[in-house]
Amino acid sequence: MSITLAELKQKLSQNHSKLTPQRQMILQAFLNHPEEHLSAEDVHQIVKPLASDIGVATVYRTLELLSELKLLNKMDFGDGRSRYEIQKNDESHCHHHLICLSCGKVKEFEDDLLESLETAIAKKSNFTIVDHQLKFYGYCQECRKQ
Amino acid sequence: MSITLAELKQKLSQNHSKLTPQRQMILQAFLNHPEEHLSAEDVHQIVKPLASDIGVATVYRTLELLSELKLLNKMDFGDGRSRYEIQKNDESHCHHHLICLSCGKVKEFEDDLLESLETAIAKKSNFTIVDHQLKFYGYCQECRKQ
DNA sequence: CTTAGTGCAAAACCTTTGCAACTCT
DNA sequence: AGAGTTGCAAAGGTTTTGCACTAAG
Repeated sequence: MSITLAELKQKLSQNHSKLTPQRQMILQAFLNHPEEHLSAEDVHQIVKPLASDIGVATVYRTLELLSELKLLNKMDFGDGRSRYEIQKNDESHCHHHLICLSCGKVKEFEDDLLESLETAIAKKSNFTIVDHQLKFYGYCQECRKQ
Repeated sequence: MSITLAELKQKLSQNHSKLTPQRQMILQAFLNHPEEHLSAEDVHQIVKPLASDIGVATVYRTLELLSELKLLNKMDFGDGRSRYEIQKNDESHCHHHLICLSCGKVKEFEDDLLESLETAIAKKSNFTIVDHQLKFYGYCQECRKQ
């Protein structure tokens, strides 16, 4: 279910943006690292061996762009840098994040129970909700053993 | 239900920390600005007129300390700086944040429906959950009118 | 050929840290 | 007195920006 090159190109041109090798490579980095939450620096490290002179600025600009195009999700786990994950298009139900306070690992959790809560809250608060983010902090199984 | 000076002093001394005028003033800033989510710079601006030579470093160190003592909650609304809110001690049920994507305003929302979701997720995922954070992004009533 | 994108280095931010002077307890 | 705190300035880390050059449509 990965996004195809044609789809990427189309999304970009809708935005008056061009398909460059750098952008392709950066998106590919996420496809090659599923379930990970890459920072700009992570992405830069992954991509540098393939294009040694790619600049950090390009990475930042591309991450911003792909987030605007909803191909990536920008998120924050409180470690002082933004992290990104690929936006799966079959996202009929959403996923949340379980963050281990000891080792920092981030685990994904699938769920659709939040939907009803969201509509209830939207109604009560007079807010038009378009997105949400739910994070749980705690201790993972491995860390608890120690 | 505000925290008293004696309570603050006690909490501090439990932590081998001292009660200084700076710390008092910073906590007071939050008591004077309920329902707001102040950044370090906000706090510095509030406090500077009262103690012109208070340094930013002290503000940062105090915010960190008060968060450790659970008197403040540190949070992130994606605007590139940490924000803090006072931790009410009658927090039997939790509150979430509705963030307007247009004007940036943050509205609080009381709720306890998440409790059951949390225990369900903890069980399924084998994670010991100690805290959570739920944010909704959307458009507030005022911005929708425009 | 026109418009957009890139790399580089500098700058802009927010936050942390080292240190000498100071102040609570 | 002694441990902890402060202010300052410098340093750290992440992200943004200006600009000349290059490449995509």
